[in-house]
Amino acid sequence: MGTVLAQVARLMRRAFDERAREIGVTRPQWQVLSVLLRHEGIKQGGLAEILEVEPITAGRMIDRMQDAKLVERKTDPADRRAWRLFLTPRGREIIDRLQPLARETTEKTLKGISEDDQADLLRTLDTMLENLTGRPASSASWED
Amino acid sequence: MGTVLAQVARLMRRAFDERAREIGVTRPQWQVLSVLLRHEGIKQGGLAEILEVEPITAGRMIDRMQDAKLVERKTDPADRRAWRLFLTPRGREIIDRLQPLARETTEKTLKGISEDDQADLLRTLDTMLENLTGRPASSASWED
DNA sequence: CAGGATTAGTAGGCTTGCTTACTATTGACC
DNA sequence: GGTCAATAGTAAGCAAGCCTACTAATCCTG
Repeated sequence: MGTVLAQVARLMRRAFDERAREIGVTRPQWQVLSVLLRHEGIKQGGLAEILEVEPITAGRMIDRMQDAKLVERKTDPADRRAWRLFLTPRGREIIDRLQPLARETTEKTLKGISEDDQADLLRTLDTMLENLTGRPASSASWED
Repeated sequence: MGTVLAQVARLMRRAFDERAREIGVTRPQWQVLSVLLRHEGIKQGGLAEILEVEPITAGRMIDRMQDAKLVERKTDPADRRAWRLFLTPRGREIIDRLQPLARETTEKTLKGISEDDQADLLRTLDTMLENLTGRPASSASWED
């Protein structure tokens, strides 16, 4: 069971990886761009929290994405320790091109599954989330 | 939707990671040990295929696990290019200690979900697998 | 206001995963 | 039997994730 779930997750990840690579970013970088589209000016810590990775992981990703001119760090006028993150024009252009690919890939994966079954799936997954976190699961989504 | 699924998968992965670390291995190493328990004498390529990783990834993992005295490489008498993989006594002891932790963690995750709902979940995931691979999904599991 | 605890981020070093490029061996076909 | 493609594995180099340990700044509390 855990195996099937992991497998589906891995294959979806791989499908998104392939689409992302067509555009010239990695999937994690894509996720960063998605978060920034909705939360421009966020600090690195906030980004890390949304992505559920460690701050150092987010920081290193931002290093590379800044080199690639996808995002920009600006100093926080209110806190000299912190960085505020912004999309560059290039980053904005790339996220625009990625969005239709996300929709496509999700549709392909869910083809032939009724809306009811999709809702059931989501409900069961939420229960599992609660079991794993010990907290209520919101299903709040920031991606697509 | 993809997000929730990825999140459940990630949290399960993390739960297994934690249990594995108590014992002193990583989760991917645990998976290697599980495969070897059922397929001792397998070649590296076969291991890589079961784990669905690239041969080089499996090879590097075996390097480290051999250093840690968890597995052993023996030459294949019929093919001088290939390695046959075996558990060491230490590897066997560790996989014995891991197995109950796997069962525990799976049970915790599925708590409060009826057998019917679990079956529905599995069926929907299989459909997604077929959509992603273009091939029928077997749900054949080697883990636990 | 001084001092200690908390917070934001980075440094180093590890594992796992990938792609691409390579060596060595095997096997198949003329 | 000789050549050439396929197969088994490794090397180099990158991204992303982690943990532990650190610096610098901020905040809280006396």
